Amino acid sequence: MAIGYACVHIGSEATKLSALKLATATPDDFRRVITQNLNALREMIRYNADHDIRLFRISSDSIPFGSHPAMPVDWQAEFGEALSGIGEQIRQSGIRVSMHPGQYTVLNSKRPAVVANAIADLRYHNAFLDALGCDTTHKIIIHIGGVYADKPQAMKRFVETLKGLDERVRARLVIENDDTLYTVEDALFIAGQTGLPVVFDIFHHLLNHAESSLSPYDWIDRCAETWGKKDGKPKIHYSQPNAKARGGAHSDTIDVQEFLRFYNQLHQRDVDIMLEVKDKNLSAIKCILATMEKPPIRLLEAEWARYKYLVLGQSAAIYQKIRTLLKNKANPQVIPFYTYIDEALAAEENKGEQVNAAQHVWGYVSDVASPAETKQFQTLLKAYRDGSRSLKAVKGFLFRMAKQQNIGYLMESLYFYR
DNA sequence: TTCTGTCAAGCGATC
DNA sequence: GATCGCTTGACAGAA
Repeated sequence: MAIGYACVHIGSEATKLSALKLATATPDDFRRVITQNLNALREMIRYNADHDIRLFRISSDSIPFGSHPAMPVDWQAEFGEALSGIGEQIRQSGIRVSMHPGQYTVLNSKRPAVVANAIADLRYHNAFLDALGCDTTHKIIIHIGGVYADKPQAMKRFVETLKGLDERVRARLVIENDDTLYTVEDALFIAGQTGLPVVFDIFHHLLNHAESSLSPYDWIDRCAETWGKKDGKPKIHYSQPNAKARGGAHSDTIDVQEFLRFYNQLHQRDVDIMLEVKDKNLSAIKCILATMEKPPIRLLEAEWARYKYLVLGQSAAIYQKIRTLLKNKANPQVIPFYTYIDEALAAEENKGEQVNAAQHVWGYVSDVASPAETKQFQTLLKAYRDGSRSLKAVKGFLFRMAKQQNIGYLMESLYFYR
C-alpha cells in the first residue's frame, strides 16, 4: 500500500512550480517556465523516493497551457529527453504517478467547444505521461462533469463522448465521485457502461451520497472491483474537512489519530491512498510514519530537524516536550510527536515566542553577519515587536541570510515555509 | 520588499 | 442576467 500527496511540495525552493500569463508570455517565457517546472518535478520525485513516498500526483500545470491552441512551444519535441529522464527516475524508484485535470475539463458539456477542449486536455495529460514512459497503471483522474438538470442524459453524454476518445487516452482514465453532483453510485454506474475504474473519494462521499446501507469500506470494495490488471492497484482519495472553512475545503494537515482510525478499519485492503491536504508531503510522511510497525527513529529525527524552529516560534514549551519525547530512541513515539506539532501549529501567533525563535535562527549566521546586517536584524525585530513589521518580513530577512551563507540545514527548515 | 489584483477554462447556486 | 465559490499559487504591477 502506498500513501502519497498531490502536485505541490512544501519545504524547498527547488521544488517550486512556476506559472505565467498567456496574454503576456513569449515562447522563451514558456521554455523558461517548463524547464523550471521539470527541474522541480525531478526534485520532487527524488524527495519522494528518499522518503519512501510511492504515490504522487503530477501537477497539470507542469507544462502551462499544455493543451491550449495558443501554446507556442512544441514541448514534446523540445523537452522529450528531459521527460524520459524523469520517467526513468520514476520507474527506478517504484513511484506511481497520476494526473488530475481540474473543473474546466468537462467531457459531458452541452457545448461542443467545451467538449473539444476537454478532449484536447486529456490528450495533453496522456501525452505527458507517455513522454515519461509511464504505463497505464499511472492514471488520469477526472470528474464526470455537469448535470444540466438531467443527470441520466448527462451521464449518457459522458459515455458517448468517451467512446470517441483515443484508446490510449481511455486506458488511463479513472472517474471520481465528487462532492456535489455525482455520487459513488453514479460513478459505478458509468463504470459499468464504460469499463473505467472508479477512484473512491471518501470525503466527497461524506458530503454527497444517496441513502444506502453500505459503509465507506463497502464502497471501497465495490470500487476496487472496477480496477483491472492494466489499471494497477485500486486507489482512493482521503482528506479531512477544514474546520475553519465551509463545504468541501480540505484541512491544513491530516489529524493522525483520525487517519489511523480510518486506516485500521481498512483491515489490510490493498489500496493506494492519495491524501488531499494543504500541507502535502508533510502529511504524507506523517501518515507513512504512523502506519509503520517500527518507524526508524532517524526518520522522526529528520522530520523534527525541519519542524523545530517552526514549533519553537509557536511554543517553546511544546518544543521542549518534543525534545524530551525524542530522547526515547528505542521506541519512537510517532503519534505523540505529531500531536504536539499540530498543537503548536494551531496556536495563535505570539510575539515573544516568535522573537525567541528568530534569535535562535539568527544564531546560525550572527558570527558571520556584517555589523550592518546585525543592526538590520535588531531593527527588524524591534519593528516586529511594536507591530510595524510582519513576521513574514523577519523570516524573509533570515532566509536571505541563510541563503547568502548557504546553510542548507536552515534553508530546508519549515520555519521559512509557513 | 511587500502587497494586491489577476489569471484559459465550466458549472451550479444565489440573488 | 450578473456574480461568486470551487481551489490554488505565482505572476505583474503598484506602493
